[in-house]
Amino acid sequence: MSETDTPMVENLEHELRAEGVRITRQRVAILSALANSSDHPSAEEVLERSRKQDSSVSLATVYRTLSILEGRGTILRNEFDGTGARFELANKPHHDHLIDVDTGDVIEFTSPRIEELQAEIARELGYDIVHHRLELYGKVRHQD
Amino acid sequence: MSETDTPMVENLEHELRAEGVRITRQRVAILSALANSSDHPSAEEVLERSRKQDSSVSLATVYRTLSILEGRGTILRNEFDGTGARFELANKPHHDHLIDVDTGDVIEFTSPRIEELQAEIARELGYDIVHHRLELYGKVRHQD
DNA sequence: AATGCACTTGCGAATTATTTGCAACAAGGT
DNA sequence: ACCTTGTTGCAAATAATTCGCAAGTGCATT
Repeated sequence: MSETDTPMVENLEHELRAEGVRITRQRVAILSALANSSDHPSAEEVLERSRKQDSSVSLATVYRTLSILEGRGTILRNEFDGTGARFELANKPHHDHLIDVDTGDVIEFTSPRIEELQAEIARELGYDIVHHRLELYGKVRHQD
Repeated sequence: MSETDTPMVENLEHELRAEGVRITRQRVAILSALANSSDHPSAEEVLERSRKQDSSVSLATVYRTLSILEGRGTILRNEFDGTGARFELANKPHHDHLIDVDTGDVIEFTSPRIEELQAEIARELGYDIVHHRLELYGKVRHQD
């Protein structure tokens, strides 16, 4: 637990440690990279950002750590159209994504109404929703 | 144009030919495989099914053909959680998918209400929707 | 029906994204 | 500080898909 950790990173460390996850230098660097990102970085980007804090981090460890974090519900894995998974911390309210197909920009949004309808549909079909993916792919209106 | 083609396959052949797409033995076999499938086969599965009609079809050709068909809007490419793209003909009404996380079964459903809400959300964010992806992952509901 | 050319194909090698085996290393309870 | 067990970096292994190239083939034209 380095004194350079932000409060958010320290919180994550405590939570994980409480669940028996060992806190290593590399994991702290990866958590920091995620905590300091407001976008949706790929594994490769998480690697780059992590290395600014700890240059010893390897891509394999990034993947292994992201996998653990995803399993614990600490982060969310998105697979938008095209290539590669993109990650984000899960410690914010649930939201879905609108992807700008021209720029790749990702906009987060929520729709309680849609969430309700999804649950209703699943119920009618005899299912309970475990999770869902809603992605809108769009272009800026009236422009080119 | 073989006399063993089903009407649906012949239609597809005509449409594609009209757009300048050459109709080869392999492409007919692939179209047939898709036309005879009511599920969502992977590229590998499309290969297997196509080979029943024309054993010379290769995986590379399956991928190349699926890519062309997707570009023409003839088929839809789905990327459900986990691995690999899964395909289906686009000549049926729009629908979304509910995936049974235990069995992998895919159930199709529609919700005009959700579609409206999506368009509305995109509009509020200043976008026009190009396409969207809505997938519900669920488990069969049961009372404990 | 024969011809020609551009498009297509099969094959294997190349890519891309991610995972894994293994020996060295380090976290954290004692 | 010690020890046990989980973790790491590296390189090699996978999995899914794409690509280069020489041989083959649609199909518009004759």
